[in-house]
Amino acid sequence: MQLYDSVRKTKVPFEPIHAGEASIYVCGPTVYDDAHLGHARSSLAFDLLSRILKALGYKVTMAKNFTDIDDKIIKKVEATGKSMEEITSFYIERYLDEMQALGVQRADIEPKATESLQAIESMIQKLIDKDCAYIVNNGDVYFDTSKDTHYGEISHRVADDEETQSRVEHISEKRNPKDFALWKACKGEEDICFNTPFSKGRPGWHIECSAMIEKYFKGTEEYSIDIHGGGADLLFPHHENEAAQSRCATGHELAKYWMHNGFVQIDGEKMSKSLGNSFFLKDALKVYDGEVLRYYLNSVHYRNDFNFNEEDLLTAKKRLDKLYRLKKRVSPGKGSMVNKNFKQVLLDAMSDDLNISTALAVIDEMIANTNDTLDANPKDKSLKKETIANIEFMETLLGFGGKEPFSYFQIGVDDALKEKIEVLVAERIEAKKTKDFIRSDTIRDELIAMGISLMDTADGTVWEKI
RNA sequence: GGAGCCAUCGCCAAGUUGGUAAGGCCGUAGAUUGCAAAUCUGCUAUUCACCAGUUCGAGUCUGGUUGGCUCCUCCA
Repeated sequence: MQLYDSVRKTKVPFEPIHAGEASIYVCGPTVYDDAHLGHARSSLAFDLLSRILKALGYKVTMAKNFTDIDDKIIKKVEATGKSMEEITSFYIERYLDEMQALGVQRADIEPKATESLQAIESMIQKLIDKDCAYIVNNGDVYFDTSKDTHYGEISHRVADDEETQSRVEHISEKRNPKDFALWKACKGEEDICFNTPFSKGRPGWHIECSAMIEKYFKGTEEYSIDIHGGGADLLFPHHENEAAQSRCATGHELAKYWMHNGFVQIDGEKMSKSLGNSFFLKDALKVYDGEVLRYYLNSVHYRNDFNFNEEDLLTAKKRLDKLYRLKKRVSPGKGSMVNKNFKQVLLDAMSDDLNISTALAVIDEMIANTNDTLDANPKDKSLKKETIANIEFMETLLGFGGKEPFSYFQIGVDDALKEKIEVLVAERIEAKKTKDFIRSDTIRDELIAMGISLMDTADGTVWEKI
Protein backbone atom coordinates (compact mmCIF):
# COMPACT_ATOMS: atom_id res chain seq x y z
CA MET A 1 0.00 0.00 0.00
CA GLN A 2 1.27 3.38 -1.00
CA LEU A 3 -0.13 6.51 0.59
CA TYR A 4 0.51 10.16 -0.07
CA ASP A 5 1.75 11.74 3.11
CA SER A 6 0.97 15.44 3.31
CA VAL A 7 3.93 16.09 5.57
CA ARG A 8 6.55 14.39 3.44
CA LYS A 9 4.68 15.50 0.33
CA THR A 10 5.19 12.26 -1.48
CA LYS A 11 3.80 8.78 -1.74
CA VAL A 12 5.27 6.47 0.84
CA PRO A 13 4.77 2.79 1.61
CA PHE A 14 2.32 2.20 4.40
CA GLU A 15 4.10 0.50 7.27
CA PRO A 16 1.83 0.53 10.31
CA ILE A 17 3.18 0.89 13.81
CA HIS A 18 1.63 -2.45 14.75
CA ALA A 19 2.03 -5.06 12.01
CA GLY A 20 -1.25 -5.97 10.36
CA GLU A 21 -3.19 -3.19 12.06
CA ALA A 22 -4.15 0.28 10.96
CA SER A 23 -5.35 3.02 13.26
CA ILE A 24 -7.02 5.99 11.60
CA TYR A 25 -8.36 9.17 13.12
CA VAL A 26 -10.33 11.55 10.96
CA CYS A 27 -11.45 14.98 12.04
CA GLY A 28 -15.21 14.91 11.99
CA PRO A 29 -17.73 17.72 11.91
CA THR A 30 -18.57 20.38 14.43
CA VAL A 31 -22.19 19.63 15.02
CA TYR A 32 -23.99 22.94 14.92
CA ASP A 33 -25.40 22.73 11.40
CA ASP A 34 -26.21 20.36 8.55
CA ALA A 35 -23.45 18.56 6.72
CA HIS A 36 -22.60 19.74 3.23
CA LEU A 37 -21.00 18.09 0.22
CA GLY A 38 -17.56 18.82 1.63
CA HIS A 39 -18.23 16.77 4.72
CA ALA A 40 -19.49 14.04 2.45
CA ARG A 41 -16.33 14.03 0.38
CA SER A 42 -14.05 13.83 3.37
CA SER A 43 -16.12 11.11 4.90
CA LEU A 44 -16.23 9.22 1.62
CA ALA A 45 -12.49 9.52 1.04
CA PHE A 46 -11.58 8.01 4.37
CA ASP A 47 -14.30 5.43 4.11
CA LEU A 48 -12.62 4.31 0.92
CA LEU A 49 -9.24 4.21 2.64
CA SER A 50 -10.62 2.10 5.44
CA ARG A 51 -12.28 -0.33 3.01
CA ILE A 52 -9.11 -0.79 1.00
CA LEU A 53 -6.99 -1.39 4.09
CA LYS A 54 -9.51 -3.96 5.28
CA ALA A 55 -9.48 -5.68 1.90
CA LEU A 56 -5.70 -5.83 2.10
CA GLY A 57 -6.03 -7.67 5.37
CA TYR A 58 -5.37 -4.96 7.92
CA LYS A 59 -7.33 -4.84 11.12
CA VAL A 60 -8.60 -1.29 10.87
CA THR A 61 -9.62 0.86 13.80
CA MET A 62 -11.25 4.00 12.57
CA ALA A 63 -12.19 6.94 14.74
CA LYS A 64 -14.15 9.96 13.67
CA ASN A 65 -14.96 12.54 16.26
CA PHE A 66 -17.84 14.90 16.78
CA THR A 67 -16.86 18.32 18.03
CA ASP A 68 -19.76 19.03 20.30
CA ILE A 69 -18.30 21.88 22.32
CA ASP A 70 -17.64 24.96 20.27
CA ASP A 71 -18.34 28.66 20.06
CA LYS A 72 -20.68 28.16 17.13
CA ILE A 73 -22.73 25.64 19.04
CA ILE A 74 -22.96 28.03 21.95
CA LYS A 75 -24.16 30.73 19.59
CA LYS A 76 -26.82 28.39 18.32
CA VAL A 77 -27.86 27.68 21.90
CA GLU A 78 -28.27 31.39 22.48
CA ALA A 79 -30.13 31.87 19.23
CA THR A 80 -32.56 28.98 19.58
CA GLY A 81 -33.00 28.64 23.31
CA LYS A 82 -32.43 24.93 22.96
CA SER A 83 -29.93 23.08 25.07
CA MET A 84 -26.51 22.27 23.73
CA GLU A 85 -27.27 18.58 23.99
CA GLU A 86 -30.48 18.96 21.98
CA ILE A 87 -28.66 20.73 19.19
CA THR A 88 -25.65 18.46 18.97
CA SER A 89 -27.56 15.20 19.19
CA PHE A 90 -29.91 16.40 16.46
CA TYR A 91 -27.09 17.13 14.05
CA ILE A 92 -25.11 14.05 14.98
CA GLU A 93 -28.06 11.85 14.21
CA ARG A 94 -28.72 13.59 10.95
CA TYR A 95 -25.07 13.37 9.99
CA LEU A 96 -25.01 9.65 10.63
CA ASP A 97 -28.20 9.13 8.63
CA GLU A 98 -26.84 11.03 5.66
CA MET A 99 -23.51 9.25 5.74
CA GLN A 100 -25.36 5.98 5.82
CA ALA A 101 -27.25 7.02 2.71
CA LEU A 102 -23.87 7.53 1.07
CA GLY A 103 -22.75 4.07 2.07
CA VAL A 104 -20.18 5.29 4.57
CA GLN A 105 -19.40 2.64 7.13
CA ARG A 106 -19.69 3.70 10.74
CA ALA A 107 -16.44 4.48 12.48
CA ASP A 108 -15.40 2.04 15.20
CA ILE A 109 -14.99 4.89 17.63
CA GLU A 110 -17.03 8.09 17.54
CA PRO A 111 -15.70 10.19 20.35
CA LYS A 112 -17.32 13.39 21.48
CA ALA A 113 -15.60 16.25 23.20
CA THR A 114 -18.21 16.28 25.96
CA GLU A 115 -17.34 12.70 26.77
CA SER A 116 -13.62 13.33 26.77
CA LEU A 117 -13.30 16.22 29.18
CA GLN A 118 -11.24 14.18 31.59
CA ALA A 119 -8.70 13.39 28.92
CA ILE A 120 -8.67 16.98 27.72
CA GLU A 121 -8.16 18.34 31.21
CA SER A 122 -5.32 15.99 32.00
CA MET A 123 -3.54 16.74 28.75
CA ILE A 124 -3.75 20.46 29.37
CA GLN A 125 -2.54 19.95 32.92
CA LYS A 126 0.38 17.94 31.62
CA LEU A 127 1.26 20.73 29.22
CA ILE A 128 1.09 23.29 32.01
CA ASP A 129 3.26 21.11 34.24
CA LYS A 130 5.82 20.72 31.50
CA ASP A 131 5.80 24.47 31.01
CA CYS A 132 4.54 24.11 27.44
CA ALA A 133 1.39 26.01 28.26
CA TYR A 134 0.55 29.05 30.34
CA ILE A 135 -2.48 30.56 31.99
CA VAL A 136 -3.24 34.20 31.40
CA ASN A 137 -5.11 36.62 33.63
CA ASN A 138 -8.64 35.87 32.45
CA GLY A 139 -8.12 32.15 32.92
CA ASP A 140 -7.48 31.21 29.28
CA VAL A 141 -4.78 28.63 28.79
CA TYR A 142 -2.47 28.95 25.80
CA PHE A 143 -0.04 26.58 24.23
CA ASP A 144 3.43 28.07 24.01
CA THR A 145 4.56 27.38 20.46
CA SER A 146 8.07 28.56 21.20
CA LYS A 147 8.55 25.53 23.44
CA ASP A 148 8.10 23.17 20.53
CA THR A 149 11.14 23.17 18.31
CA HIS A 150 9.30 21.12 15.72
CA TYR A 151 6.42 23.54 15.40
CA GLY A 152 5.74 24.15 11.72
CA GLU A 153 7.01 20.83 10.44
CA ILE A 154 3.57 19.46 9.66
CA SER A 155 2.41 22.29 7.46
CA HIS A 156 5.90 23.44 6.46
CA ARG A 157 5.30 26.88 7.76
CA VAL A 158 8.36 28.62 9.06
CA ALA A 159 7.83 30.03 12.49
CA ASP A 160 8.80 33.57 11.56
CA ASP A 161 7.43 35.40 14.50
CA GLU A 162 9.09 38.61 13.38
CA GLU A 163 6.96 38.72 10.29
CA THR A 164 3.44 38.96 11.57
CA GLN A 165 1.70 39.36 8.28
CA SER A 166 -1.29 37.41 9.40
CA ARG A 167 -4.55 39.20 8.85
CA VAL A 168 -5.64 38.41 12.36
CA GLU A 169 -5.37 40.81 15.21
CA HIS A 170 -3.44 39.20 17.99
CA ILE A 171 -4.54 39.07 21.55
CA SER A 172 -1.92 40.84 23.58
CA GLU A 173 -1.86 38.30 26.35
CA LYS A 174 -0.36 35.71 24.06
CA ARG A 175 3.38 35.33 24.35
CA ASN A 176 3.79 34.47 20.69
CA PRO A 177 1.43 35.29 17.87
CA LYS A 178 1.16 31.63 16.93
CA ASP A 179 0.19 30.46 20.40
CA PHE A 180 -3.31 29.10 20.52
CA ALA A 181 -5.96 28.50 23.11
CA LEU A 182 -6.09 25.14 24.83
CA TRP A 183 -8.76 26.27 27.23
CA LYS A 184 -11.11 29.20 27.06
CA ALA A 185 -12.29 30.62 30.36
CA CYS A 186 -15.99 31.33 30.56
CA LYS A 187 -17.06 34.87 30.01
CA GLY A 188 -20.48 35.18 31.53
CA GLU A 189 -23.00 33.59 33.83
CA GLU A 190 -24.95 31.64 31.24
CA ASP A 191 -21.82 30.58 29.41
CA ILE A 192 -21.27 26.87 29.03
CA CYS A 193 -18.32 25.88 31.11
CA PHE A 194 -16.69 23.12 33.05
CA ASN A 195 -14.63 23.16 36.22
CA THR A 196 -10.93 22.46 36.16
CA PRO A 197 -8.03 23.30 38.44
CA PHE A 198 -6.83 25.97 36.04
CA SER A 199 -10.15 27.72 35.43
CA LYS A 200 -13.82 27.39 34.70
CA GLY A 201 -14.22 27.20 30.97
CA ARG A 202 -14.25 24.98 27.93
CA PRO A 203 -11.71 23.32 25.71
CA GLY A 204 -10.28 24.85 22.58
CA TRP A 205 -10.83 23.02 19.34
CA HIS A 206 -7.34 21.65 18.75
CA ILE A 207 -6.89 19.98 22.10
CA GLU A 208 -10.05 17.96 21.68
CA CYS A 209 -8.63 15.82 18.89
CA SER A 210 -5.26 15.31 20.55
CA ALA A 211 -6.83 14.27 23.83
CA MET A 212 -9.30 11.93 22.20
CA ILE A 213 -6.56 10.22 20.24
CA GLU A 214 -4.60 9.65 23.43
CA LYS A 215 -7.70 8.36 25.14
CA TYR A 216 -8.71 5.81 22.54
CA PHE A 217 -5.52 4.58 20.91
CA LYS A 218 -2.73 2.59 22.45
CA GLY A 219 0.05 3.80 20.14
CA THR A 220 3.75 3.11 20.62
CA GLU A 221 6.89 4.86 21.82
CA GLU A 222 7.03 6.70 18.55
CA TYR A 223 3.49 7.37 17.39
CA SER A 224 -0.03 7.46 18.76
CA ILE A 225 -1.74 6.42 15.54
CA ASP A 226 -0.95 5.43 11.98
CA ILE A 227 -3.00 7.81 9.92
CA HIS A 228 -4.50 11.15 10.74
CA GLY A 229 -6.88 12.52 8.16
CA GLY A 230 -9.08 15.47 7.41
CA GLY A 231 -9.83 18.19 4.91
CA ALA A 232 -6.95 20.10 3.33
CA ASP A 233 -7.93 23.20 5.25
CA LEU A 234 -7.15 21.48 8.53
CA LEU A 235 -3.48 21.11 7.79
CA PHE A 236 -2.88 24.50 9.28
CA PRO A 237 -3.42 25.43 11.96
CA HIS A 238 -5.49 22.54 13.28
CA HIS A 239 -3.19 19.61 12.57
CA GLU A 240 -0.04 21.58 13.20
CA ASN A 241 -1.38 22.46 16.62
CA GLU A 242 -2.57 18.96 17.36
CA ALA A 243 0.86 17.62 16.51
CA ALA A 244 2.58 20.18 18.71
CA GLN A 245 0.39 19.53 21.74
CA SER A 246 0.69 15.80 21.50
CA ARG A 247 4.41 15.94 20.97
CA CYS A 248 4.90 18.08 24.04
CA ALA A 249 2.45 16.24 26.24
CA THR A 250 3.34 12.67 25.33
CA GLY A 251 6.89 12.88 24.08
CA HIS A 252 6.07 11.15 20.82
CA GLU A 253 4.60 12.05 17.46
CA LEU A 254 0.88 12.03 16.95
CA ALA A 255 0.61 10.25 13.61
CA LYS A 256 2.90 8.40 11.28
CA TYR A 257 0.99 9.48 8.17
CA TRP A 258 -1.06 12.58 7.49
CA MET A 259 -3.65 12.56 4.74
CA HIS A 260 -5.79 15.41 3.47
CA ASN A 261 -8.65 15.43 1.04
CA GLY A 262 -9.30 18.20 -1.50
CA PHE A 263 -12.25 20.54 -1.48
CA VAL A 264 -15.61 20.42 -3.07
CA GLN A 265 -16.02 23.53 -5.15
CA ILE A 266 -19.10 25.10 -6.56
CA ASP A 267 -18.42 27.08 -9.72
CA GLY A 268 -14.70 26.85 -9.14
CA GLU A 269 -14.78 28.25 -5.64
CA LYS A 270 -14.41 26.57 -2.32
CA MET A 271 -17.73 25.76 -0.80
CA SER A 272 -17.95 27.24 2.64
CA LYS A 273 -20.41 28.67 5.03
CA SER A 274 -18.79 32.06 5.00
CA LEU A 275 -19.16 32.27 1.21
CA GLY A 276 -22.75 31.20 1.47
CA ASN A 277 -22.49 28.71 -1.36
CA SER A 278 -22.93 25.57 0.68
CA PHE A 279 -24.70 22.66 -0.89
CA PHE A 280 -26.19 20.71 1.97
CA LEU A 281 -26.29 16.98 1.88
CA LYS A 282 -29.90 16.89 2.95
CA ASP A 283 -30.83 18.87 -0.16
CA ALA A 284 -28.62 16.83 -2.46
CA LEU A 285 -30.14 13.62 -1.17
CA LYS A 286 -33.61 14.87 -1.97
CA VAL A 287 -32.68 15.12 -5.64
CA TYR A 288 -30.09 12.41 -6.13
CA ASP A 289 -29.75 8.87 -4.94
CA GLY A 290 -27.14 8.41 -2.21
CA GLU A 291 -25.33 5.74 -4.15
CA VAL A 292 -25.06 7.93 -7.24
CA LEU A 293 -23.71 10.75 -5.09
CA ARG A 294 -21.19 8.39 -3.58
CA TYR A 295 -20.05 7.17 -6.97
CA TYR A 296 -19.79 10.70 -8.27
CA LEU A 297 -18.00 12.21 -5.27
CA ASN A 298 -15.55 9.33 -5.13
CA SER A 299 -14.91 9.29 -8.87
CA VAL A 300 -12.23 11.95 -8.62
CA HIS A 301 -9.04 11.28 -6.69
CA TYR A 302 -9.47 12.33 -3.07
CA ARG A 303 -6.60 14.80 -3.11
CA ASN A 304 -7.89 16.78 -6.08
CA ASP A 305 -10.35 19.55 -5.73
CA PHE A 306 -13.76 18.49 -6.84
CA ASN A 307 -15.91 20.81 -8.88
CA PHE A 308 -19.48 19.82 -8.32
CA ASN A 309 -21.96 20.15 -11.14
CA GLU A 310 -25.09 18.38 -12.17
CA GLU A 311 -23.97 17.49 -15.67
CA ASP A 312 -20.99 15.54 -14.39
CA LEU A 313 -23.15 13.87 -11.81
CA LEU A 314 -25.47 12.63 -14.54
CA THR A 315 -22.48 11.35 -16.48
CA ALA A 316 -21.35 9.48 -13.40
CA LYS A 317 -24.83 8.03 -13.06
CA LYS A 318 -24.72 6.72 -16.63
CA ARG A 319 -21.54 4.92 -15.77
CA LEU A 320 -23.08 3.37 -12.68
CA ASP A 321 -26.17 2.44 -14.69
CA LYS A 322 -24.04 0.28 -16.95
CA LEU A 323 -22.81 -1.68 -13.99
CA TYR A 324 -26.35 -2.27 -12.81
CA ARG A 325 -27.50 -3.32 -16.28
CA LEU A 326 -24.84 -5.96 -16.25
CA LYS A 327 -25.88 -6.97 -12.77
CA LYS A 328 -29.42 -7.26 -14.00
CA ARG A 329 -28.20 -9.45 -16.81
CA VAL A 330 -26.41 -11.91 -14.54
CA SER A 331 -28.98 -11.91 -11.74
CA PRO A 332 -30.35 -13.66 -9.87
CA GLY A 333 -27.98 -16.28 -8.64
CA LYS A 334 -25.16 -17.03 -6.27
CA GLY A 335 -21.67 -15.84 -6.99
CA SER A 336 -18.83 -18.28 -7.44
CA MET A 337 -15.22 -17.13 -7.18
CA VAL A 338 -14.03 -13.63 -7.97
CA ASN A 339 -11.93 -13.47 -11.08
CA LYS A 340 -8.39 -13.43 -9.71
CA ASN A 341 -7.04 -11.02 -12.23
CA PHE A 342 -9.92 -8.60 -11.77
CA LYS A 343 -9.45 -8.66 -8.03
CA GLN A 344 -5.71 -8.17 -8.25
CA VAL A 345 -5.84 -5.32 -10.73
CA LEU A 346 -8.47 -3.54 -8.69
CA LEU A 347 -6.51 -3.92 -5.49
CA ASP A 348 -3.34 -2.78 -7.19
CA ALA A 349 -5.02 0.37 -8.42
CA MET A 350 -6.52 1.20 -5.06
CA SER A 351 -3.29 0.37 -3.26
CA ASP A 352 -1.62 3.17 -5.17
CA ASP A 353 -2.85 5.97 -2.95
CA LEU A 354 -6.45 5.12 -3.83
CA ASN A 355 -6.23 5.47 -7.58
CA ILE A 356 -9.96 5.36 -8.17
CA SER A 357 -9.76 6.41 -11.83
CA THR A 358 -7.76 3.36 -12.75
CA ALA A 359 -10.07 1.20 -10.66
CA LEU A 360 -13.15 2.52 -12.42
CA ALA A 361 -11.51 1.92 -15.78
CA VAL A 362 -10.86 -1.67 -14.72
CA ILE A 363 -14.50 -2.06 -13.80
CA ASP A 364 -15.69 -0.58 -17.09
CA GLU A 365 -13.46 -3.00 -18.92
CA MET A 366 -14.85 -5.91 -16.93
CA ILE A 367 -18.38 -4.77 -17.80
CA ALA A 368 -17.65 -4.49 -21.51
CA ASN A 369 -15.89 -7.84 -21.69
CA THR A 370 -18.63 -9.61 -19.81
CA ASN A 371 -21.35 -8.07 -21.96
CA ASP A 372 -19.42 -9.06 -25.04
CA THR A 373 -19.12 -12.68 -23.97
CA LEU A 374 -22.74 -12.74 -22.91
CA ASP A 375 -23.81 -11.38 -26.29
CA ALA A 376 -22.11 -14.35 -27.91
CA ASN A 377 -23.25 -16.85 -25.34
CA PRO A 378 -26.20 -15.58 -23.27
CA LYS A 379 -26.37 -18.74 -21.20
CA ASP A 380 -22.81 -18.77 -19.94
CA LYS A 381 -23.66 -19.76 -16.38
CA SER A 382 -20.16 -19.87 -15.00
CA LEU A 383 -19.45 -16.40 -16.30
CA LYS A 384 -22.65 -15.14 -14.73
CA LYS A 385 -21.67 -16.59 -11.39
CA GLU A 386 -18.20 -15.17 -11.63
CA THR A 387 -19.59 -11.78 -12.54
CA ILE A 388 -21.87 -11.80 -9.52
CA ALA A 389 -18.85 -12.55 -7.38
CA ASN A 390 -16.87 -9.80 -9.09
CA ILE A 391 -19.57 -7.26 -8.41
CA GLU A 392 -19.85 -8.38 -4.80
CA PHE A 393 -16.12 -7.96 -4.34
CA MET A 394 -16.20 -4.57 -5.95
CA GLU A 395 -19.08 -3.53 -3.72
CA THR A 396 -17.20 -4.43 -0.55
CA LEU A 397 -14.12 -2.65 -1.81
CA LEU A 398 -15.63 0.53 -3.19
CA GLY A 399 -19.08 0.72 -1.66
CA PHE A 400 -21.33 0.81 -4.71
CA GLY A 401 -23.17 -1.78 -6.77
CA GLY A 402 -24.81 -3.49 -3.84
CA LYS A 403 -28.44 -2.81 -4.65
CA GLU A 404 -30.82 -5.28 -6.18
CA PRO A 405 -30.51 -4.30 -9.86
CA PHE A 406 -34.18 -4.12 -10.76
CA SER A 407 -34.96 -1.89 -7.81
CA TYR A 408 -31.98 0.32 -8.68
CA PHE A 409 -33.69 1.23 -11.93
CA GLN A 410 -36.95 1.89 -10.16
CA ILE A 411 -35.77 4.41 -7.61
CA GLY A 412 -38.41 7.09 -7.31
CA VAL A 413 -41.20 5.01 -8.80
CA ASP A 414 -44.13 4.40 -6.44
CA ASP A 415 -46.43 1.39 -6.53
CA ALA A 416 -49.25 3.16 -8.33
CA LEU A 417 -46.97 4.30 -11.13
CA LYS A 418 -45.35 0.91 -11.24
CA GLU A 419 -48.72 -0.75 -11.80
CA LYS A 420 -49.57 1.69 -14.54
CA ILE A 421 -46.27 0.98 -16.26
CA GLU A 422 -46.76 -2.75 -16.05
CA VAL A 423 -50.20 -2.43 -17.66
CA LEU A 424 -48.84 -0.36 -20.52
CA VAL A 425 -45.91 -2.69 -21.05
CA ALA A 426 -48.25 -5.68 -21.20
CA GLU A 427 -50.48 -3.88 -23.64
CA ARG A 428 -47.50 -3.05 -25.81
CA ILE A 429 -46.39 -6.67 -25.85
CA GLU A 430 -49.84 -7.63 -27.12
CA ALA A 431 -49.70 -4.96 -29.81
CA LYS A 432 -46.28 -6.20 -30.87
CA LYS A 433 -47.57 -9.74 -31.17
CA THR A 434 -50.15 -8.61 -33.70
CA LYS A 435 -47.51 -6.41 -35.35
CA ASP A 436 -49.48 -3.31 -34.53
CA PHE A 437 -46.32 -1.21 -34.38
CA ILE A 438 -48.15 2.08 -34.47
CA ARG A 439 -49.90 1.17 -31.25
CA SER A 440 -46.76 -0.24 -29.63
CA ASP A 441 -44.73 2.85 -30.52
CA THR A 442 -47.43 5.12 -29.16
CA ILE A 443 -47.28 3.30 -25.86
CA ARG A 444 -43.50 3.55 -25.82
CA ASP A 445 -43.69 7.30 -26.42
CA GLU A 446 -46.21 7.58 -23.64
CA LEU A 447 -43.85 5.82 -21.25
CA ILE A 448 -40.92 7.96 -22.31
CA ALA A 449 -43.01 11.00 -21.50
CA MET A 450 -43.43 9.49 -18.05
CA GLY A 451 -39.67 9.16 -17.74
CA ILE A 452 -39.63 5.46 -18.40
CA SER A 453 -37.35 3.87 -20.95
CA LEU A 454 -38.06 0.44 -22.47
CA MET A 455 -35.73 -2.29 -23.61
CA ASP A 456 -36.79 -5.32 -25.59
CA THR A 457 -34.40 -8.08 -24.66
CA ALA A 458 -34.22 -11.80 -25.35
CA ASP A 459 -35.85 -12.35 -21.98
CA GLY A 460 -38.71 -9.95 -22.62
CA THR A 461 -39.35 -6.27 -22.17
CA VAL A 462 -37.77 -4.48 -19.22
CA TRP A 463 -38.12 -0.87 -18.18
CA GLU A 464 -35.99 1.69 -16.38
CA LYS A 465 -36.60 4.99 -14.73
CA ILE A 466 -34.51 7.49 -16.63
C1' G B 1 2.32 40.62 2.27
C1' G B 2 3.85 35.28 3.25
C1' A B 3 3.17 29.76 2.02
C1' G B 4 1.42 25.94 -1.16
C1' C B 5 -1.33 23.34 -5.01
C1' C B 6 -2.98 22.93 -10.01
C1' A B 7 -3.15 23.59 -15.75
C1' U B 8 -3.67 16.52 -20.29
C1' C B 9 -9.14 15.49 -26.29
C1' G B 10 -15.79 19.46 -26.71
C1' C B 11 -16.73 17.83 -21.07
C1' C B 12 -15.00 14.68 -16.64
C1' A B 13 -10.36 12.35 -15.75
C1' A B 14 -5.65 8.57 -15.14
C1' G B 15 -0.63 8.86 -16.22
C1' U B 16 5.40 7.40 -8.75
C1' U B 17 11.29 6.00 -10.04
C1' G B 18 11.88 10.41 -17.71
C1' G B 19 11.08 6.02 -22.95
C1' U B 20 7.13 7.74 -26.62
C1' A B 21 -0.86 9.85 -24.07
C1' A B 22 -5.91 4.77 -19.64
C1' G B 23 -11.08 5.08 -18.95
C1' G B 24 -16.04 7.49 -19.01
C1' C B 25 -19.55 11.15 -21.33
C1' C B 26 -20.58 13.42 -26.01
C1' G B 27 -20.02 12.76 -31.39
C1' U B 28 -19.64 9.46 -35.53
C1' A B 29 -19.68 4.71 -38.73
C1' G B 30 -21.34 -0.28 -38.31
C1' A B 31 -23.46 -5.12 -36.00
C1' U B 32 -28.09 -6.16 -33.60
C1' U B 33 -33.53 -4.51 -33.56
C1' G B 34 -40.09 -4.19 -36.95
C1' C B 35 -38.20 0.74 -35.40
C1' A B 36 -35.97 2.03 -30.95
C1' A B 37 -33.53 1.32 -26.33
C1' A B 38 -29.82 -1.68 -24.26
C1' U B 39 -25.29 -4.28 -25.77
C1' C B 40 -20.93 -4.95 -28.81
C1' U B 41 -17.16 -3.27 -32.63
C1' G B 42 -14.43 0.66 -35.30
C1' C B 43 -13.09 5.96 -35.52
C1' U B 44 -12.28 10.52 -32.53
C1' A B 45 -5.21 14.34 -28.56
C1' U B 46 1.98 13.40 -33.34
C1' U B 47 -0.05 16.03 -28.35
C1' C B 48 -0.16 17.32 -22.65
C1' A B 49 -1.34 26.36 -20.78
C1' C B 50 3.07 29.11 -22.90
C1' C B 51 8.61 29.94 -23.39
C1' A B 52 13.48 28.33 -22.57
C1' G B 53 16.86 24.49 -20.55
C1' U B 54 18.85 19.41 -19.01
C1' U B 55 18.69 14.61 -21.86
C1' C B 56 19.76 9.92 -27.02
C1' G B 57 14.66 10.74 -25.23
C1' A B 58 10.10 15.05 -21.01
C1' G B 59 3.03 15.38 -19.98
C1' U B 60 6.60 13.55 -16.45
C1' C B 61 13.05 16.99 -14.26
C1' U B 62 14.95 22.59 -13.88
C1' G B 63 14.06 27.97 -14.56
C1' G B 64 10.66 31.66 -16.19
C1' U B 65 5.66 33.54 -18.08
C1' U B 66 0.34 33.37 -17.96
C1' G B 67 -4.16 31.60 -15.81
C1' G B 68 -7.06 29.15 -11.75
C1' C B 69 -7.53 27.52 -6.68
C1' U B 70 -6.28 27.07 -1.47
C1' C B 71 -4.01 28.22 3.38
C1' C B 72 -2.16 32.15 6.74
C1' U B 73 -9.49 33.51 10.60
C1' C B 74 -14.19 29.02 12.27
C1' C B 75 -13.98 25.54 8.28
C1' A B 76 -14.13 18.73 5.51
